[in-house]
Amino acid sequence: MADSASPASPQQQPQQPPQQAPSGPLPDNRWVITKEAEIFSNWEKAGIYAFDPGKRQRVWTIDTPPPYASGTWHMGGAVHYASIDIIARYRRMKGYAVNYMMGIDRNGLPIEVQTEKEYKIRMYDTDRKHFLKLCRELLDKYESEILRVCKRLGCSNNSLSAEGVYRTDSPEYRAATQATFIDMWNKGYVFEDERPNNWCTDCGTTIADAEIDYKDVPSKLLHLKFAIKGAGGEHLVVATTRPEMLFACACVLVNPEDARYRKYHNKKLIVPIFDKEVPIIAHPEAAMNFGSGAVMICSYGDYTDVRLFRDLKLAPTKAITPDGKMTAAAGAYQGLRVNKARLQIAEDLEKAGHVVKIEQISHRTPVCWRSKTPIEFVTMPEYYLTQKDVVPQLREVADKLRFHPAQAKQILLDWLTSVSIDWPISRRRYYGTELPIWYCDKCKQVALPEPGKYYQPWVDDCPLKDCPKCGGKTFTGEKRTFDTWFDSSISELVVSGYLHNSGLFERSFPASVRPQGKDIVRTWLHYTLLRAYLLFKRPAFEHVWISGHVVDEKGEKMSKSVGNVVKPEPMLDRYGADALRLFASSEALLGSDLRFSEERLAGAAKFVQKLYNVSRFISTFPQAGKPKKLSPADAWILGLLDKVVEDADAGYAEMDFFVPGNRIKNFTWDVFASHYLELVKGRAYNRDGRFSAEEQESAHYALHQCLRTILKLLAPISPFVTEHVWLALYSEGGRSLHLEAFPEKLGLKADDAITAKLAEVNSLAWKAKKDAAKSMKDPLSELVIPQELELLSADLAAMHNALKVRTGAPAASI
RNA sequence: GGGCUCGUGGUCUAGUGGUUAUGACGGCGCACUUACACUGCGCAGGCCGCCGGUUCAAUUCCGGCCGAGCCCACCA
Repeated sequence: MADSASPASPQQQPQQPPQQAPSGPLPDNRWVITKEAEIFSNWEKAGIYAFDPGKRQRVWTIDTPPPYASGTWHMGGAVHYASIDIIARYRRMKGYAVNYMMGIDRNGLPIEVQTEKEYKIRMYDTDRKHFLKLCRELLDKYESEILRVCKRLGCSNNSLSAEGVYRTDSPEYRAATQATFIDMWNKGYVFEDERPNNWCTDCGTTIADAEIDYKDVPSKLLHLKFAIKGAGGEHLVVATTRPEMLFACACVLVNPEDARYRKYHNKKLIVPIFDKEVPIIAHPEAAMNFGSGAVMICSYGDYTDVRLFRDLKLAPTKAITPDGKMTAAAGAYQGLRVNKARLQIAEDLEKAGHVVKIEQISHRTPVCWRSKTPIEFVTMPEYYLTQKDVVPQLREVADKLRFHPAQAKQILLDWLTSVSIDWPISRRRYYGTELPIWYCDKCKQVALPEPGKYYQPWVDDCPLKDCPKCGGKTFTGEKRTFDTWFDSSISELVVSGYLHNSGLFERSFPASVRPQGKDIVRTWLHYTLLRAYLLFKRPAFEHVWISGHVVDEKGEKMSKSVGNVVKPEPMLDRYGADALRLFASSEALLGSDLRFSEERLAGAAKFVQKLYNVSRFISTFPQAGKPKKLSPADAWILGLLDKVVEDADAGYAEMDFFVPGNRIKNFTWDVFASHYLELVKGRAYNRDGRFSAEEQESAHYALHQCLRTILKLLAPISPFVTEHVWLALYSEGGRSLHLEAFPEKLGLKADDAITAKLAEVNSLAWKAKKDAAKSMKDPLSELVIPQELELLSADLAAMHNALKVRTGAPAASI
């Protein structure tokens, strides 16, 4: 019984506690982090987070980003997933059936690159089946490390066991990817074309615009003399950073307004070294103030070249092979790698006297975001998904989404503005979902299987017996795979039950929320919206939650080369998941970068400990039902608590945890613990019997009511310590705190004036004793309190051991 | 060049059209006050980036400038 251990005197036996509850006081005098793992494994055993949509319950579907399993997490990953978990826990307490799958992204370039590095092999020199096996082993290793951190963080996914996690490379997932492809093919959104594309010579594949990064590269801008045909010795100067492209030059542009060159319009130039004739064309693309004002257009040196070849209907010359070497058209330079050829030809041009001047410039160069190799523009047949034509519709979709924070929408709109080509979705790689396509050997027609199964055309026989077009009996399977984003951009469909649970799918699509980092708006978010639009003409989700990055203490990006990377596990071991999650919530507004600071994390851990101590103190008092009349101090603190409930609820609903994190922390520490607990101690103990039994019970009720509410409010952010205290003090039959409803307000007034005055009076009293070198226990001869605190005078007298209390201008006398 | 965010004590940060502008960390000085030294109290420290405007009143609203960070575009 609580009472036997309670210092309360026997005549103040409380009424029956409101529920059958286990009783305090808490036995341990401090909170130890190792309890977290124990609590998590109890949750796992009891399966309390299992997703069970029931019949009527509203479903809240979280489209958790599947992290890529090609490495271990730094602090950013841990904070990101802990924050998403807060969304899940809050919604569960709000009465939703929360569908919160964990996913692992396992397809595509990153793991292939990692596998090549790990085993020191080249993918193209390795047997495909063997290579896939090596990839899979590595993926399994990274995946298990990521899932271990998730558990350590307290993530309440449906299940983190092997069965509860979806993987983008599983046969089921890949079947879904292929089914959407077949569907979109049938709807006419997929086509094959031979277009100049971003080509990574290192990865040996086409890549999408979204997979391009830019890097500033110092380069030489060569000013070259081109002889003008039939103009005696006259020449025109053309500036270029890519002289190795000279032989693929199709024309030279000058600005129509450029007076210097007006007389040369429609004349011909002789390309140096290659003696090829090209026209001079007046075109506004040529900037008068850059270089010489004359620019050569080659197939293909950059994006402008690609566009102009198309616009001006020029005949391209293939300049570069898929492995990054010069083609036969380069004559003497054939077979040289691009960089080598550039140096060589620059030297030759100088020797031959074609170079007028060399400028050193910094050139922003597009590079492959995985291998960082400068990309080339190579023409290859690839499959494309329509995207350019639906940009206006995607803007409308963006308008229907609710962004958190609202300004994150602009990132998406900016990207939509720059979408200029359709999405090339085929990749010449191994570890990815295969394009489910066979070609009839006889008529070469594309044959697609029925959607629903996972197909591997490079090993499987074509499921069709006859070619639908010509009746041919034999087929050849496609060898290419999809862009990784083609898999991950249907995650919201897969978690909503697409293809395997149509009842659930009806209820949960569009998904409730897409949480993700701001860096993958142009890829994951954009592509997901595109896919959902093409397939269903609907937005993929209701809310989009965009988080910032975790940066180091100085605000700089964490990177291996700088050496400022912080790993989550040592921090979790030192400070615990509760502290890390509180830190993540209360340090930065949603959407802003979070500065990681171990010192501040330690501060969060102190709060967790403080909360435990507060709980331990309160646990020494018996639980009491609501008294007929609340004492004024109790009405005051419960009124403030109401406001905290309201603010925290609003913050959680907006998915901005900065608000609840700080409000709960500040209330608990700075008001509840510092002032209320001190104020109410005398009445709660009532050693000298100066308070009535009802007044004492009111204190007991308020203490426990505050603690119960604080525990519930903080449960989504710090699920472990709150659960521990809850189970020890308040749980009915061992029922988890995380199955409780989010707290409701009691309907009391929040009187901030009392708070401010109380802090002032307390400070005065403490300072008076301190100045007089008295102990805090020593009496005050008189305490003068403002009118606002008159109702608290008995509590204040007990708190400060004041012999006399009167109202007036606040003062404290020894 | 376009967009977004932001300039507040040494550092980081909250907030507000109106008396002495939050809090944390750090510094200094006290205190074992019956939950807590992973504590409590106190002190020092700020022309709230700069210049204008609106207003009786601006750190807050508006405009400009300077500076920082991120995203997008980009020139051969």
